Amino acid sequence: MATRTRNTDRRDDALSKERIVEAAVAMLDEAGESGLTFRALSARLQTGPGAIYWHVANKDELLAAATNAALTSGMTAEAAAGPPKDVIRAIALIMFDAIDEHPWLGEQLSRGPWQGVTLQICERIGQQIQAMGVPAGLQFTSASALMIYILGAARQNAANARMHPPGTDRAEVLETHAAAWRGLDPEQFPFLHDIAGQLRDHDDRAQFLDGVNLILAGVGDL
Amino acid sequence: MATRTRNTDRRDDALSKERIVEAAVAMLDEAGESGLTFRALSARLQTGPGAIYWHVANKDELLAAATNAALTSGMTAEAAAGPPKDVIRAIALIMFDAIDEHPWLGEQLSRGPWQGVTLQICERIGQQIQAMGVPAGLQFTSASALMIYILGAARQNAANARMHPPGTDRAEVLETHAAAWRGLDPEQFPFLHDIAGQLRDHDDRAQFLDGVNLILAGVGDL
DNA sequence: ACCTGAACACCGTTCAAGT
DNA sequence: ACCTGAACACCGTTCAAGT
Repeated sequence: MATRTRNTDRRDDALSKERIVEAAVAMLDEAGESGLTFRALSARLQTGPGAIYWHVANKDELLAAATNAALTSGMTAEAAAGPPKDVIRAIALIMFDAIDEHPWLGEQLSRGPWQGVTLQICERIGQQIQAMGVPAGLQFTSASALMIYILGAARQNAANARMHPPGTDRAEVLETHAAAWRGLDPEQFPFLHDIAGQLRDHDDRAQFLDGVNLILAGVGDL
Repeated sequence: MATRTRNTDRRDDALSKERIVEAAVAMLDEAGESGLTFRALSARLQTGPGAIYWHVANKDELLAAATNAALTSGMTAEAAAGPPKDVIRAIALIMFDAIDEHPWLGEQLSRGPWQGVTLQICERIGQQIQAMGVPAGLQFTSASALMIYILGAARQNAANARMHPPGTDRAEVLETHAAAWRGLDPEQFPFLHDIAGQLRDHDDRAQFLDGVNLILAGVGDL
């Protein structure tokens, strides 16, 4: 119970960019991207929509701030130590889990250029690529391939999750999916028809990691 | 100059899903995703907004139809013959070029599950994966890793392109970008600071292909 | 400096009414 | 069967006016 001595203390109901972003993240988590509205947000903060514009330029800035806030909280936790490939796998999983927890992050992270946290992650991956001894001319290609895969896969996973209500039975969803692929014309879709059976015991997170390892194997060849 | 004999002939100004989708693609190309509006579209087709809803359920269906139309026109052109890896590279480049030409495709393709043309592409890539002799248990991982990378990279490229007006000098953009990275604190961003120099002679399409080859190398190891 | 909330210029979508 | 266009329920954003 700290006594309120510093003059930086604020009344609990005072508006600030921090509080706005915090509320925005909560609303995005609860109601998805379409649930975040300046009207709904200002109602939650008990003000008018115009008040928010004093602290935030527009919705794009708000979404960018929410993205950075949601990702940063997960990123700082992990200390980046160990063999380069292990560190990359760890970073990848942190991002996968963050996007799994905040599905709206998927859309946001793969929009526009890398900056803020995304740039930091790119940097971290790049450092590991260098530590792996990849030739200078191929470092950027390797790092950006990993980056693109990680963001793309996590985003894909979030999109899939959004298709089904949170409580849906996992096995049932997979079975439905498998049945759809098995039902495809074997003449026209031999591949998808074939591998439909593999979907039964399918772990999204494990397959995500398999993909990362696949790229890491390719990077190791360089 | 075919004579109008068949009763399937329509007056040129008759509305149809085909004409609507065609106009939608044109508007997306000209004005981007925010340029496609039911009001603007109906004005272009010289009707009211309600007329469109007779042929199309909603905007999502319209965007999906536009996506399929824009991608299909490019896909059918190429005959898929040759060594598996070559075919995969060819498919990848077709998609890259299609998204480069229709930047709005990037957003659309990585939204929701694979279906329509996207499913066909997945099938085609999967067939080549099988032809490469990849073990059954790793075929899906390989195909989806390629798929995710191709979609993600092309999307990233489209996002970058959208940042700059079409006429902008390429070298100038790269130089600005390189300067930004070079300006990063070397203590905090050693990797990005280091590779800034490589950006000067940077070819997005070539690097995209490098990434595909990287994954193909990893798949070859399996 | 910071907040209020009505108002503006839009959206997607619906639906009675027409042909 | 197909089209019309006004109307509904929203958006993001602005801005005069308040404290």
